[in-house]
Amino acid sequence: MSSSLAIYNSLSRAKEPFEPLHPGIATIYVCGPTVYGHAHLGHAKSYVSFDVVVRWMRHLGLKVKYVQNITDVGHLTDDADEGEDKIQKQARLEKTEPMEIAQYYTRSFYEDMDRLGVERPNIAPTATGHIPEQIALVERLVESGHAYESGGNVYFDVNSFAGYGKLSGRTDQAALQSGGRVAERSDKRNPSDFALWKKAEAGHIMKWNSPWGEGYPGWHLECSAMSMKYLGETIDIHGGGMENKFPHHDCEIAQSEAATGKPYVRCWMHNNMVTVDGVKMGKSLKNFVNLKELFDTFAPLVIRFFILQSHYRSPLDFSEAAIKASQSGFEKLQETYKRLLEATPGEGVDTFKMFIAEDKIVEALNDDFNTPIAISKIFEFVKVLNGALDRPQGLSSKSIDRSIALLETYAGEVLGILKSRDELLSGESGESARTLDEVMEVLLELRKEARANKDFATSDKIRDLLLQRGIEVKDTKEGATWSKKKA
RNA sequence: GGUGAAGUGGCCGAGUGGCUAGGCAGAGGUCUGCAAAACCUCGUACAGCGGUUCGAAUCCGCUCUUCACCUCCA
Repeated sequence: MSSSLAIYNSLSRAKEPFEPLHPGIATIYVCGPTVYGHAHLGHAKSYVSFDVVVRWMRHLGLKVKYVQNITDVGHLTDDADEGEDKIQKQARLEKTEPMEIAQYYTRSFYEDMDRLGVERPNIAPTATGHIPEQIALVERLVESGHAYESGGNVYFDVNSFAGYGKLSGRTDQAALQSGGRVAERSDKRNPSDFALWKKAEAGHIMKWNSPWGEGYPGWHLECSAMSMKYLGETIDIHGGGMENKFPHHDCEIAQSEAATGKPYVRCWMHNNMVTVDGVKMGKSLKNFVNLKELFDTFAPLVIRFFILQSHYRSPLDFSEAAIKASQSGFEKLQETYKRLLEATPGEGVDTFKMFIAEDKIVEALNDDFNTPIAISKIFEFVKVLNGALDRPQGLSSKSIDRSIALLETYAGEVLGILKSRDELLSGESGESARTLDEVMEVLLELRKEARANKDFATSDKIRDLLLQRGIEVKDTKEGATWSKKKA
């Protein structure tokens, strides 16, 4: 039968069979957003990718515990130790409180993710809600000699942890300093040491009491503390963007493993970037595509489909032309699904290769979540289905059912790129939709009569006028159908 | 300077020793009053130069180019 799930582990730089630490249960932590602005396409790529990871594992029968944090402590805008708290800065710009900024953009984030069909994590902890846990972790590191206080700041002593930099390959600290842009700090023992706790400067709003005075946690700390709290000291998978390998994830490893003496993460997964004209899309570069704006032009599911047509470890280049191409493909898939749902069972024997299609999809997803291959196999299947549906003998009722089930399982439940039956069949619900249905019925009846009388001028006029209003009429063997076209 | 990743047909985007990726766009055809959709057919693709091999887009070496990270970032 099909091979089992293998995942590319960034730490070992190889694909490895996935075996959860506790049989049947997978623990996953994914770095969440810092909530000081609306989500952009880059966030979408990351969370859609991990959504498929979670959905696939659940499909395989694993119980998945999925934690994704919300970073609502503003870390700094600038150098490692300079600059302003990002959330505080945004609050100043919007003339409000940091808390309001964090909550406003948290809601905005989930709104966008919901529209993309991204399932909510089981636990979505906030950094500000876990200050005691973070302080406790710092204390543990100070007690064990891996961290030291210096003027109200607490730093992790990089020299006390042998494997520092093993994830990113940046193990030579001397080399790192020579060409790096990290400014030297006088109160650090080593330039590579990173802050676990930072003293609050005057005017800093988000701050808490700690054994080292008023301050706030370092930006690598929350993930370690919350991951350990909810998933245990060793977790199966930690995911995030590639740009976070260093320093963020390397620091997480160092502070976690130094504290517990256990492996922190068994498999690291890193998704690649969205680029615009070949350059990374990022908040700081100001070239990002806001999801809410993008949704005005393209349906969220089209964006999801566009994202999943490339592999999570490959960069994805954004362009309107590319998304439009995806949109056409996406609509084709929905059309075939709709045809199946509306098909009248025929005599056609189900000779088409459904099981082969299924095996290949399973194989692709088991191979490090290869969604583009899975989608390509779905399209091969779509072609077979359309061909069969075109033939007079059609498909047997058993074939129709099995085909629908296959699409709903893989395109729907796992990849999340299938419109719902309701949306597809009725377009919209409610009274106005019913009225529209009735009006359309009348129009199509009139047009049918005109065509029967060979009055093509009238029939074409009806079709053209409807098309101008975004309603497309198609003549099929079974009669005319209509559908609303997206912009 | 250091650490990684990558260069595939008009565009997007998989693959990674021999066997069709797929989508979009384009050409021709079938069907249709015409459209649309669908289906069929059509592409001298793998940055360049060497090497290994019976055989390389796929492995090795060199060259060129691009990107990411080394500062917050999904």
